[in-house]
Amino acid sequence: MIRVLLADDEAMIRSALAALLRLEDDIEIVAECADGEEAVAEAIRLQPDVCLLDLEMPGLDGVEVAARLRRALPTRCVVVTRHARPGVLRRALASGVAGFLPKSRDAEEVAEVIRRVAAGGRYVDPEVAADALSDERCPLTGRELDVLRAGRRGETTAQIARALSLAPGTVRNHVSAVLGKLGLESRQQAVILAEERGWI
Amino acid sequence: MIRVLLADDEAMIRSALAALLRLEDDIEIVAECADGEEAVAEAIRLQPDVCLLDLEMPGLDGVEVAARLRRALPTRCVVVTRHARPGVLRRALASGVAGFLPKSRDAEEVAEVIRRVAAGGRYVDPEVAADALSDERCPLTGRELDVLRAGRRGETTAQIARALSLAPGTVRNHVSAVLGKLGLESRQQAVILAEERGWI
DNA sequence: ATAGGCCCATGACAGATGTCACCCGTGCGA
DNA sequence: TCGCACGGGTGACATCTGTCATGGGCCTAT
Repeated sequence: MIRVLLADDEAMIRSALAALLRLEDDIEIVAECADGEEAVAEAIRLQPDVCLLDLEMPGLDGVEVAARLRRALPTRCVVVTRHARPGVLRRALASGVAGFLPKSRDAEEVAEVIRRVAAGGRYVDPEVAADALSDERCPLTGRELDVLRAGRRGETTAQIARALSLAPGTVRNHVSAVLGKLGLESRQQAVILAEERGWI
Repeated sequence: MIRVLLADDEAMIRSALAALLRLEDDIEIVAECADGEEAVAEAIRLQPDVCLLDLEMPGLDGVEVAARLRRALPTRCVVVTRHARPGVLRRALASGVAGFLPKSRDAEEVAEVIRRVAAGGRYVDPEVAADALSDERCPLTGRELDVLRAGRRGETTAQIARALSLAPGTVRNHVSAVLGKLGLESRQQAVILAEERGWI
């Protein structure tokens, strides 16, 4: 029996997946969690064989949960995501995730991936993997990414500067570098692009 | 037997819901569609009793599909959405949608809502309905919303002005009015808020 | 009719944003 | 050791963005 923990902030997909997986003879759902913190706590308490984690969750996201669990448990993690970008996959693999599956795949495949991962294997969606190989690495530096992250919600440069303890001019300079590298015209466009590519 | 058409661009949730609904004795899934255009075409061809439509789909969204079907068929529509904002509910009800359910509800409730709607009833998620009653209408004018829509992806004011055939100054003026009404500091913040509230 | 209320449009002004040239410290190869 | 490429930081400058005062068109109530 493979003991599985399920975490997704959207109740509809969480409960639907749970119901489907319960139909499988060799899989047992031991917990259903609505956010990352809960998933970490329950995983430590219940020691499941596999954790199926949504990437987009409030607070701790799926990759962060996997990173924390790796340091504490032998549990193997599968991350499921709506936007399967190469950058996200890289981040996931670096955090020790054993399986990576976009939500554009059928629910039927989930059970199969869980079995493979429980058996010690790895599974990465072939389509995403191909993308990740063809597309090059993020061209932005750490500080540049910090600036974009701090400006995610349309914050003003002054607010970003305060948040990072920088002079406003420095923030503007980083932004300028980003726009030059990406060929864009405004900080907001850069934020949107970076989010789409999974860089932030 | 209730004949149901299912439309959601995310294969995982679409197939999971389909599998769950197939377990119900009185429900038959007659079509699974991945976008709005396909949903309209299949609904006209198959004449299902109920259409279960995701709101967020590329091309035609769930409410637009419902609006088109209302003019062509006696089918009753249920709209399911990730972000259940009062503005969206209003838009949905105005388009003749018979059921409205956020994805934060359990998948088990979907079958129940389908039955109720097929029987001629209406169903609106109580929590969203309460929000819609308590919260006031969008304070922005049509042109102001146009400007926000045209600036959704971080476009520059010059680009927005060209897109709407306006002088740049006019665009800035609309933006200024929006920021005043909403108490914000940048156009991008306004775009984010308007998206969250379902105004655009 | 007309006065008042809107939504929309516009241009002049001030402040925020992005560009540029420059400096500092670090790590790497010649 | 030196040169130098690179990430990071900074302030002056030009451009873009948001503010404000203003005017026109269209409704509605008086």
